[in-house]
Amino acid sequence: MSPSPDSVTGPDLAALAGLLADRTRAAMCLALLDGRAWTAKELAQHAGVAPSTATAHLHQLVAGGLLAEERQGRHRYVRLAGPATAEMIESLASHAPLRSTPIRSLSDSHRRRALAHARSCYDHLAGTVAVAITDAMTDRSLLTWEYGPALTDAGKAWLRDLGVDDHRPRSGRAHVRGCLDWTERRPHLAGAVGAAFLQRALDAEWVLRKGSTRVIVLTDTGRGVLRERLGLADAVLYAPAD
Amino acid sequence: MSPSPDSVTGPDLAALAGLLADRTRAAMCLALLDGRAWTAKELAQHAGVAPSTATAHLHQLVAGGLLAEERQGRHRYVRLAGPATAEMIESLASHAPLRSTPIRSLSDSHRRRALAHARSCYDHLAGTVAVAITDAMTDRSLLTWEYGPALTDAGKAWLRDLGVDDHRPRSGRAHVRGCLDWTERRPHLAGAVGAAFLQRALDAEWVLRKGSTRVIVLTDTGRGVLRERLGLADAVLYAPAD
DNA sequence: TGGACACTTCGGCGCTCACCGAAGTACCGG
DNA sequence: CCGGTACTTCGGTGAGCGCCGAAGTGTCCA
Repeated sequence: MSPSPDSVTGPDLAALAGLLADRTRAAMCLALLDGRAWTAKELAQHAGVAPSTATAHLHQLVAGGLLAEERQGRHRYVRLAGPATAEMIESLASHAPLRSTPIRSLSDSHRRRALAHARSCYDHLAGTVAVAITDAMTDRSLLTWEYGPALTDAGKAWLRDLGVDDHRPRSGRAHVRGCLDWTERRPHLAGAVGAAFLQRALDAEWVLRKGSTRVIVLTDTGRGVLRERLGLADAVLYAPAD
Repeated sequence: MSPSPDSVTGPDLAALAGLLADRTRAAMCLALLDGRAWTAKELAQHAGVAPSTATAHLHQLVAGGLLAEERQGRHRYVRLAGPATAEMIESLASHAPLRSTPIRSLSDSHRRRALAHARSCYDHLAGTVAVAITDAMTDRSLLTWEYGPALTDAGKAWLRDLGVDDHRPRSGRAHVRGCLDWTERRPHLAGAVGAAFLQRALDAEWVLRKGSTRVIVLTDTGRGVLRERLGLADAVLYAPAD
């Protein structure tokens, strides 16, 4: 079993927090929240540090259990260790203050607008669109927040009708979970059900990943589905200034 | 509304994590997880630092929004800023590795056993007893984990019958929430319902706070209630080696 | 087989920050 | 009003750590 309870005094909070307490490592973890695997070089460039510095940081994060690594040839791919890790980082990020930085270019501005509109958040959808979907589901009594977020019977049937398969083996992971969005600051659908929904949306091409970023764009098919099934307005279905 | 989304790049994860990344500050926050207000001197002694050092740390935690302070005469009382803060620290702590330290004395050993058995975790109950209560509620279909933790209709009636009042105004806070216990590493009842349950247990003297610590002891009345209502065995109702 | 590339290791630099003690301020009680 | 106590402010010190560049190892490709 676990080590004798007599020999431990409690969780080593400082050690875990220390891993995320550095600008560079935090930037890496937030980047990895898109759910994909990145190479060390990509993360180094993203964080703006030398490759040797990135190596040291990645070692720490892997040793701390936050990241899993996978080596292919001369590349070292690294990804978040699992959904639990993603949810922890996400939860912490939602409580963190917002950091403002100057906009460097026009494309920078476009990218930020696109991210705020729709993006992947590890394995589910986030952004304005995700919040709108969640609100509409709540309005239509597909989702209830009375005793924590949960699907209603109508909601389960609705998802089944959409072709969303949430029948995963019991993994202790909450099927429905509110995820506080760091742009909207309002909860949206996450957990196993949120992941299944995004998977279905990608499979059916309701949405597409934009290149290798975490930006998600709606297709016309997707807009049709959201308009019909949830009554979403064009104001949220189309990204502003796109 | 919020600042223009164009001017922010994301959450300042490193700043928040940095507050908890120090042994001393982490020890203070974990101590404050008992939900009570502590004076600066108490926290300094608990963490093993000089009063002047504690002052600096508390300033940082208050400035970061994690702690709320309240001044009474020459005392500075400090407490966690709110349930959301407590849940964030708790969630982080449940993912942190366990830190082992040598046992210094016999009373030390007793204290740790008592803590593992039953303790307050901000506003709800934690420890072996809390996990046993949660398991028993699940077995009796008072609580379901199918789509995240939620009370069943039977569970709502059962709580009402016990005199637990969970009718709080909608605060966005999940009424039922799993809280991963750092000794048991298994979820137990938290959230608004968990808080209401502890409150009822204290009011009815099913449990007592042991002095000014976070240790909770069961009374004979409390043992009777848990035996009758949930069928808990004596093995969990009595603290080991007490 | 040689050159380009991804990653790693190592040494050294410099900054940040946790810590303390000493001195100062506010408050309580006799 | 005066001693004791809680807390604060202020230098000074030392350790930890994030950073880089240079040199080294393994892999891919022409």
